[in-house]
Amino acid sequence: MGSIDSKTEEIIFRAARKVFTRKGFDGARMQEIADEAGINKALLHYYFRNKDKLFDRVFRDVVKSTLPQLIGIMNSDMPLFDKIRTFTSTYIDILSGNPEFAGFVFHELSRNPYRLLESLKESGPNLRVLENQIKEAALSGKIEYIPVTHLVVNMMSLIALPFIAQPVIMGMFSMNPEDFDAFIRERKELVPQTIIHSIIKRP
Amino acid sequence: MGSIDSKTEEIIFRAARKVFTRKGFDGARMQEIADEAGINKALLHYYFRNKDKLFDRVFRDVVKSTLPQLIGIMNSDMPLFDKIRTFTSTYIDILSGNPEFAGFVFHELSRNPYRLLESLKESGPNLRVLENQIKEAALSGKIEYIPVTHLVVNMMSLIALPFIAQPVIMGMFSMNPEDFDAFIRERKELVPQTIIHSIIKRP
DNA sequence: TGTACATTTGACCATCTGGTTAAATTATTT
DNA sequence: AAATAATTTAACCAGATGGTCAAATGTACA
Repeated sequence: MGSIDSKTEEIIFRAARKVFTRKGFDGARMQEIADEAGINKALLHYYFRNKDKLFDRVFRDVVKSTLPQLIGIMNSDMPLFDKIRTFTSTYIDILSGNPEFAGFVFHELSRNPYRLLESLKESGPNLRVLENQIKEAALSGKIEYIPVTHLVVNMMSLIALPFIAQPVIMGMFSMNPEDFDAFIRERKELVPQTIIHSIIKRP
Repeated sequence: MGSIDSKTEEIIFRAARKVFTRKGFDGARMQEIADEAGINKALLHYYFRNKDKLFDRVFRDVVKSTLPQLIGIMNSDMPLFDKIRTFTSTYIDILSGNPEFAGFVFHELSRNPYRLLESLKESGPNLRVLENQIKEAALSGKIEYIPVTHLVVNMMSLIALPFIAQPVIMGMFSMNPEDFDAFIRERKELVPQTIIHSIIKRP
């Protein structure tokens, strides 16, 4: 139950994820998903009752394929700076492989915030670990204190926005796709550096 | 030509901007815009020929009401750190007044990147000024060198993403709308601080 | 006042879109 | 091989949606 067993079902699901993440719920057409999967439109409704149900499955799948990894890193007992580096690197890798994910998730959550509760709480984020690390590092004089909220949002921002703003960035800086890839690769070094420099205590 | 003269036309246009920025092109309904404007649906087509044309006007209007301000600051002869502070403050103020703008622009540009050329090049961004300031400050040992691209993207990211991710942030940190407003207000101080700390040369 | 012109509306149309159904095809079981 | 169940399809439907049009209303002006 809930899982994907048949071959056809998986083909359809992959097609749906592709179309939904690219075009969003409103922009996606059931016919387009059927075409992408190379099957009849009625077969969509045979396997997934309707557009909403299919979309829900896709949305959950996207969240479940990314959030747990990131939360795992956040809740680990890694030292603070390592955590920042690993989080960045992992998140950028995920989004490099699926550049539409960030825009998709944020856009759909604005369109329909109720989904947040289910999908986020399933993966249960827990910020105490990180919060304690910050407090400890601040007390011991290693870093300037910063609220967890802002630290997490800063990391999310520096990592995710470039993917959401890809066309803007490419236009603004006259980049071609290869330039953009290189730009993102540079950020795997630059983002943790930026974050750490912004909080590290200067002598 | 291109401007809005009649009273009705402006009412319709405002309604369109409201609906389009909230729901996006695909999610917006001409009927909903008509209702929002309190007029007949046929009147939409009397003033603005069709959905595409109306959307185009709205999109241009949104870009034109924000980009030039920000580009003006970027191209001014303000000292680098003041520029960072002013840019952040102005951009956050704009988005506080129109929280949907960021998500709207980025989402629609991914959906239809060709529009970027027209709308961006109309406002003609010019990064030489900022680029020279960075080089100068780096040479004089005030800051660590950073490519303009990354500096600009870092600022855009730290400022814009929180608005795009509002529901995620509110959910993740159990914020209500007032909490979120306060959080954003905090960022007017924190973002320039983050940026400056990340590049300033330590002794 | 009457006439030309702009504005506004209700009714209507063609097409798109999500969804259904009954029949056909294929696989499974006995 | 016959019967039963699962999978797939073509054809179809109802409602939504962008868009049109002729008539009605309002406005300016001779």
